[in-house]
Amino acid sequence: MTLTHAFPADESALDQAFDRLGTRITVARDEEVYAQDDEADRFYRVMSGVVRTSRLTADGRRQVGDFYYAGEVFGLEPGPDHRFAAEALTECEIQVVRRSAVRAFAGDVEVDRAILEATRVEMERLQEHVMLLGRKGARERVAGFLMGLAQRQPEDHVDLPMGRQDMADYLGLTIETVSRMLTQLQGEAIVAFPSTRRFHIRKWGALEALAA
Amino acid sequence: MTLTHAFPADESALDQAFDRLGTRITVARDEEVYAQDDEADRFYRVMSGVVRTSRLTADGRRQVGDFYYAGEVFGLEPGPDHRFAAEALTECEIQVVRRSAVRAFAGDVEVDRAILEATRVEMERLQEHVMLLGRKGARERVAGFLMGLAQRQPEDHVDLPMGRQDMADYLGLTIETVSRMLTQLQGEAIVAFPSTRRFHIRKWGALEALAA
DNA sequence: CGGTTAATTGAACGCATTCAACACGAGTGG
DNA sequence: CCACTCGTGTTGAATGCGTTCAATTAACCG
Repeated sequence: MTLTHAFPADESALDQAFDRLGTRITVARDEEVYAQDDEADRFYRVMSGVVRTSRLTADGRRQVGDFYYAGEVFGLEPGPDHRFAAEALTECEIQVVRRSAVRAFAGDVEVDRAILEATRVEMERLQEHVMLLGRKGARERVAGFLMGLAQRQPEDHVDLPMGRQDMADYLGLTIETVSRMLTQLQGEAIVAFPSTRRFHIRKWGALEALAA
Repeated sequence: MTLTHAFPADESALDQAFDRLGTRITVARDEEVYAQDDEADRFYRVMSGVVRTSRLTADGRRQVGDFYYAGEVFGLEPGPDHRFAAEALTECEIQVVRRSAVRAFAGDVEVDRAILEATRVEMERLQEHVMLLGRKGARERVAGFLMGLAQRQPEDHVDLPMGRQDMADYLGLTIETVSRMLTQLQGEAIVAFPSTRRFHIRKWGALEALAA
């Protein structure tokens, strides 16, 4: 899996800051990058692997915030501390910079612009997530999820780095329902699963219509 | 209703830009401030009244994004155009500034910071909204909604500027379910509704526990 | 190969929706 | 003042979608 498209040719000030000031860490599968309620004083960029953010409610229910692929920035959060934890879904290489270090670098203007831009990307995802959770049925949620992954990995066969539980917790459903919807979509020949962690879209139109 | 608390003593660069460059408009009840898919080239600040943002899916389902009260900024959206429309819930006075005008004013640094800050506030709301929609039942959603309103209007009696349909579309429920939950909460003496558009919290602890 | 975890499938249940009827409130006109 | 209407909100009964609980199958790894 290459995902070279995730690194745009023109690097933003934030990307440059990562390149120059970032310390590279590797995080093992299922290890935590930062915990819920940790201080949010760093930015992170995925170099390889996939990161998942999630939040646990007091009574143990889990909501996953999003999944971050190579080239994507995470850890941008509104408050002084993280409302969502971040964990490595697969073994990950991650670049980290302290926020204060980023500020000192390259003059504030460009950096602030870049941070704002990254924050906007994050916001767009959140808006999409709200639409998904608010007014869509299980079929549509699952279809939308698969579409989203396929757009990020425009290869013929898309792999699912996350398990069913993670999908379910992202979609606000249960593993059973997710599983049922997947077999249903497969039964209608809209998608095909050669293995549980790998799929292929056979009817883009149909999937798109569902994901709407 | 005063809501003076919504205007902090120390004005941000954005607030100052509004004060100096903003043109004031008044929008009648149910009139549109901007439409879905309009170009997003302005910032807005509510002076009086309440604004609602909402998005319509292709097949007519509606999701309400949020409600904005006096002192709050809206219209900050990630992309070049609005994914959510904005409408006046009540008659509103709104200050408007072009984004380009804001940039030209006061040097980029402070303005960018202020915009970033406002964007973060918006992001926080979106995160909260995702949590609400993803892993909460109808009771909890309604309770959480009432809590949110009560926190913004720390008076004894809180009024609901929006109708049941708006609440439902914000919460991802139907009007009937919202209504049932309200009567249920009232039956348990957690809240009291002297009229349909006005309520009072009788058991903060119980409501808080539900909203968690 | 077992042994273990993850994923699928089945059946019963429950919560929210749907569809329908009724109540309430505000505004209008007799 | 009452009668009438229209919009909005509430309540009831039946349906359905997703969940829950339980059992089976598939994938992974020693």
